[in-house]
Amino acid sequence: MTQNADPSQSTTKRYRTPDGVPADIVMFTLTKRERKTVTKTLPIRELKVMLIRRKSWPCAGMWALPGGFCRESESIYDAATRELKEETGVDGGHLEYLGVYSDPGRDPRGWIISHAFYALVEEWMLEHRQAADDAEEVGLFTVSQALDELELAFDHRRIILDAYRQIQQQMLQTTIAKQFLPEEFTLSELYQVIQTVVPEFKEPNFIRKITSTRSRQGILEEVRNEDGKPVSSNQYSQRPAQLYRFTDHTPLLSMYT
Amino acid sequence: MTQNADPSQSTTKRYRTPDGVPADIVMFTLTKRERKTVTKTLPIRELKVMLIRRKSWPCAGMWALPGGFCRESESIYDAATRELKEETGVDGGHLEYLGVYSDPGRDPRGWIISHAFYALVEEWMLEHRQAADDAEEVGLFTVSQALDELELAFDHRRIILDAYRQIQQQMLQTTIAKQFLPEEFTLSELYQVIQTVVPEFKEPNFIRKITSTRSRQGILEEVRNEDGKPVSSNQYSQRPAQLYRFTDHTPLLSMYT
DNA sequence: GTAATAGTGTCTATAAGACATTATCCC
DNA sequence: GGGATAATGTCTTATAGACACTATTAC
Repeated sequence: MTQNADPSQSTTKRYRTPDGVPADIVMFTLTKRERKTVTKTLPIRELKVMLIRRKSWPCAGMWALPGGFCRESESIYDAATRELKEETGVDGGHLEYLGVYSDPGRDPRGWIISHAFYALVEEWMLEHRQAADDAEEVGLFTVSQALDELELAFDHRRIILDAYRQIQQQMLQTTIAKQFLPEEFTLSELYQVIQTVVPEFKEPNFIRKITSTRSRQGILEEVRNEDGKPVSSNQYSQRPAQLYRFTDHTPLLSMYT
Repeated sequence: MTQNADPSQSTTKRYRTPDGVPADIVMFTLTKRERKTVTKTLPIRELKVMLIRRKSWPCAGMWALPGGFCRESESIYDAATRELKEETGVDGGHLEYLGVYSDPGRDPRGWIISHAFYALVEEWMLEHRQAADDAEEVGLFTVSQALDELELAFDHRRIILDAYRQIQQQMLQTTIAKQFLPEEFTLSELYQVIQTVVPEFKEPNFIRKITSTRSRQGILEEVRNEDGKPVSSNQYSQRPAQLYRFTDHTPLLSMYT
């Protein structure tokens, strides 16, 4: 079949058309819990995903990704943006397309083709949800909890798994780490964020590599005040640490060079 | 709106549903043209994309990506696989998902949400198309021709541009180069293929880097015969060159290490 | 002072980058 | 032998990787 086929004839039931095209969002957040130690230290961070317990058929009682159906007047991305806004009550948060989930029978309601997104939001943005719609149960789970311990609706386990892999890859190959950090941060914080999302990541000489290898120079820049003096912070350590921020530059990686 | 909304009620016209969900394929091929020189040399390679000239409304006369509508009994990926098979007459060819294109009004026929794929096929696979359906005009264009010189249907220019960027990135970060090469190949061939797809790629010491840096050791392996002797080929050069093949290993790249 | 984390010194092995040189074939 | 491409030698500089060491703060 080629695209010359005319689906406007679907009104005459010549073709079956989908029953709905939702956008589902894997909402990640990096929780930050202060440690109650005698001395200054980095908080404990954990990667979590927000899920909603379904109340009605289908998959009643199971945990599912927040989502909503796309309207004719908007693109799928618009729908996801709108949904994210409705869930968090604020604009903002990093939203990215993940993929399409269209296996026949994936949704007992009919021919439902779902578009998955993942969002990186701040923890406080999720509190709105709990207040706004207290009729629905909302949960924040670690990724391994979600994947291994919960009963998930539809093919949402697969989606969460795909999103997790995607975010891990992006954490290493792009600068999305900035979504989980304040504008200015220390290198220990950055390292901790990377390790929280990608536990396998180990780099003993992290500070030195970032600061003194030319090929990585462009990624970060030192924060300086008006006088050009380096700015540091002792929020998380006894000895103050230099603050950095991301530049706009993302290097193009290659396995051949 | 949350996913509790029930789209099965769309039969009662409570919700508008899409009029069709096609899969469109950006079919890339790397053409290979022998040079008529006195001495052995690499062929001229060019990255091309296959397009079809539309005969009927909408966008009649314009060039468009091959594609077809998805059926209820198959996933989008299935539909693309089927379409690729119909276009080329053979199974095979690398097929990968690119993204969803859903801007309102992108297709005058109605609410049509298109899913773009890109395929890497061999040149001979495209000849079938010309023979099979000679009623439709088929064209092979370089990417810059397609982007700059042709009048393209729908949002297909955007799709081709996205696919081009994607394939360039993948050429450097994955081993898709193998899709454009025979099982066994020389390093000059590999280098040429990379450069054809990513003209900016320059690496004077390419051979040495591949063969003598530990971090890249895993990507390729030397071809050896039964006796363990290295196998070389003089197909494209006077002095025979060592043959290589890709291993299953694709390194995980990181901008921080 | 001590504890704690930030950051540097130092040394070795490996890799990058730029050329020059040699090797192996075709003609 | 001459021409062409493959592959290695060589030299300089940069980076990786491992640890020991110094620096700056809190308490």
